[in-house]
Amino acid sequence: VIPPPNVTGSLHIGHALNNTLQDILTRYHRMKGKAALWLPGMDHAGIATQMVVERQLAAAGNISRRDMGRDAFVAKVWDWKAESGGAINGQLRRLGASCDWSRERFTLDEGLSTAVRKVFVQLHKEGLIYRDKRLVNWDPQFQTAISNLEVEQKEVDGHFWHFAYPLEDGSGEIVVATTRPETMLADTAVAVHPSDARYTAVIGRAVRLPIVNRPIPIIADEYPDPEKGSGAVKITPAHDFNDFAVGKRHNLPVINIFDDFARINDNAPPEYRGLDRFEARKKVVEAFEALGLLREVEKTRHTVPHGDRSGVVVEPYLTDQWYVAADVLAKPAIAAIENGDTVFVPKNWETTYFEWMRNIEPWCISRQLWWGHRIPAWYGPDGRAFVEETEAEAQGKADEHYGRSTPLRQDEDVLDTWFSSGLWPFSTLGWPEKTSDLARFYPTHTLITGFDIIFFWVARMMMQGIHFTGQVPFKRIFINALVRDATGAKMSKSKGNVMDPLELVDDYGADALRFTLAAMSGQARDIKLSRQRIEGYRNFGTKLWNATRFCQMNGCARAEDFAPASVSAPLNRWIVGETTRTAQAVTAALADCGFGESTEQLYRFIWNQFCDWYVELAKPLLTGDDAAAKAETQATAAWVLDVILRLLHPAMPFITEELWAQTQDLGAPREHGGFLMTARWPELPASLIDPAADAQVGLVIEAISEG
RNA sequence: GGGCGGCUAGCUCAGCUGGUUAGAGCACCUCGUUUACACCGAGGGGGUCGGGGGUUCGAAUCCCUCGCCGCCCACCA
Repeated sequence: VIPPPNVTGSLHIGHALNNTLQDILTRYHRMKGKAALWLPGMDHAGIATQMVVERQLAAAGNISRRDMGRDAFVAKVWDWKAESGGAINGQLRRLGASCDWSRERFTLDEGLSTAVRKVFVQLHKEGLIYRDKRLVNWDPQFQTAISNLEVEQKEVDGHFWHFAYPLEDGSGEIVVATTRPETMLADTAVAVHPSDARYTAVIGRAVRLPIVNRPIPIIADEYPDPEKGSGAVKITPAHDFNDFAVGKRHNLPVINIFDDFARINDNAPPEYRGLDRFEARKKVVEAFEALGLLREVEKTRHTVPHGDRSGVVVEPYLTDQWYVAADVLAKPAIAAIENGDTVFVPKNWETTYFEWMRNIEPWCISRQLWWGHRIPAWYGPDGRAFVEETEAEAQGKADEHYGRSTPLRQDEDVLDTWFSSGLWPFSTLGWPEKTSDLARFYPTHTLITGFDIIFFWVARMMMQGIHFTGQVPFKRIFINALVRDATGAKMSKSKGNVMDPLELVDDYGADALRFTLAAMSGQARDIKLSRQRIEGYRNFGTKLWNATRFCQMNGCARAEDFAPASVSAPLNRWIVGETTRTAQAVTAALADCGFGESTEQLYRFIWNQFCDWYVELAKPLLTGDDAAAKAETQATAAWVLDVILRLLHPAMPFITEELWAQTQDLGAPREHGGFLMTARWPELPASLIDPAADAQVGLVIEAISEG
C-alpha cells in the first residue's frame, strides 16, 4: 500500500524517499515474476483540506464557510480538489513511481465511503463505537474536537498565580496555585489530600469563591500532592482532565464557562462574558490583586497543549462525541506483532508501538467539520440515535421504533480522517465485496512508511484490518527515516524549511535522486540530504552511460547463446564471478529492505570493478588479433552490462530503460499477472564464481595498483 | 516523568551478528587533455570512531557509566 498522501499535499522530500523505496521494492518483485500491485491514492485530509479552502474563501472575499452553508461549501471543496488537489500524483510520476494508476482511489469516493459506513455501523452494533459526553481536546480555532494525537505539547513560559480563597466562615483562607486563572470562574471545589495534616480540620467546610462569590466545598481526594505548592488544588471539572475525574468521584457540578470559540459564556459573572480566554485571564488576575487575594506570582515553564493544525491552545471542553473503544481493538493488534504475524523493520519500533497500544485511550472520531465522511447516525425528536448504513434503513428502524413515520435529523459531524485511512489496505480493494483484488492482493506484503504516523495510521490499520478481515493488513512494516532540515526539525510548509524534490529532479535527474535516497535510507532516525551526495550519484549514472557506450563502440552485443559458465579467459571468468556475487548480494539486501546495502553493492561493483578494472583490462582483448578472445570478451561485457541494468533498474528506472533500448531488444514489455514487466531479475548460480580466476586477476590488479 | 535515536575524516553519511593498516561521496593538495568518461583518471593529506571504565587474544562494533544533540509519549495544580 502506498500511504495515501493528503489531497492538499505537494511532493516533499519525505514522500520522495518513501515512494522511491516502495517503487524499488515493487519493481524488484515484479522482475522476480510476482504480480506486485502498488495502489496509489489520496486521503481527503479533513482538517487540512477544509483549512486550505476556508483560507482561500477568506482571501477571496472574506466569506466564511458558515455564510456559504454546508452544501455549497462542500461543493466548493470538491471543486478545489478537482482543480488543485492531487498535484502530488503527477509529481510521483516524474519520480518514476510505477503505481497502477488505473486503480487509484480517494478516501471519499463511493466505494471507500461504503466501507466506512459499514465499519462504523458494525462497530456500533458491537458496542465498540459509542457516543459519550466527556472532556475532549477542543480546538477553538476550528471549533472541533481533535484526538489526543492531534495535540502537540509545547513548552512555553508562563506563571503560577497563587490565589487565596477565603473560608466561608471567615476563619482563614486556603491558597491554591494555577497557570490558568480564568478557569477559577468555573471552580466547584478545592481538593486536599486526606492525609494532609494541614487541612484535616477544614475538610467538609467551604470556601467562598472570589469574584464569583459562590461557596464551594473543600473535599478530600488522593489527587492533590501534599508536596506540591500549598497542597491544595482548585477543582474545575469542566476545564481540566484531572479535575473532571475528581469531579466525577465527588459528584461535583460541572460548570462550563467557555463557548465554542473559547470565549467566556453566560455562566460567568456579567463583566467577563464575551471575553477571550486570555483577556479573561488578565482580568481575573487583576481582580484578585484588587481584592488583596493574590498571594504570589511565580514564573514557570510548562507544557501547554496546542492543536497541531491550528497552532492555538486547545481547551479541555465538555461535549458529546463519538468514540471507538480502541482498547478492545488493540488487543489482537498487539498480539499480531507479538506472535510475528506482522514484523517491524527495524524491529525496535515494536517497543514504540507496544507502548502506545498498551496504554491506548478511547479514540474520539467525530469532528465538527464539513469535509469528510458524515457520521451515519440519525436522531429522532427525542434524541435517540439510529445508526445505519443508509438514511432509508435508519428511517425504517425509526418508524418501527416510534410506531409512525418520524422525521430524523442526521448527525452534523464527520469522521476523523484517520478512520477511513485505517481501512485503506482493504477498502481500496473493494471490501466489503469479495472482489478478486481482495483475494489476490490482501494482505499487503510490505508497508513502507514514516514513524511519525505509526500511531495515526499504522496502528489504526492494524486494529481495523484485523477486526474486519480476520487477518493482519500487512506482513511487514518497514519504517523509513524522516527527512529533516539542518536543525533536525521536521520539514513543514509552515516552517518554510522544505526541500523541493522536483527541483532536485530537474537538476540531477530522477535516477540520481532515487539512488541517493535509497543509499541514505539506512536505519537512522533522520536524513539530512545534501546536494553533493546527489551529484555524486548523478556522476555514477554518467559513468555507467559512458561504459555502455564504450562497449557498444567495441562491438559488444548480446549473444543469444552466450553461456557465462563457459567463458575461458580468466578476466572474463573473473568478471562473471564478480557479477554473480553482486547479483546475489543485491538480491539478499533487497529481500531484507536493505536499500542502502543494495545501492552500495551496485555502486562499488559498477564503478570500482567493472569500469576501473574490467573495462581497462579488456581493452587489449577487444582490440587485439585473437578473434576468439575478442568475441568472447565482447559477449561477456554485453552480458555483464545486461545484468547490471537489471540489477540497477529498480533504483534507476529511467537510465536503465534508455540503455536497454539502445543496447538490446528485450522485446515489448510483457504482461505478467496483469502487470507490465520489462525484464527478469537475474538469478545467477554460485557455480559461476571461479576462485582460481579471482586469484589470478586479483594478482594482476594488485601488481598494477602498486605500479 | 517514561521510551527511542544520534554522536565515525572539513561537510553529509556507510560500517550487519566483535578479527587483517576504519570506508564512501563531496571538499582539499599533486599530477594527467594515450582512442568510454574532466559529471574523468592516477596518487595524496586528513579520523586517539563523544568521555571514562569493563569483557576479550582482539571492540567503532558487546556490557556499564557519564556527557551533549534530537525525536516520540505523558492529565501534574
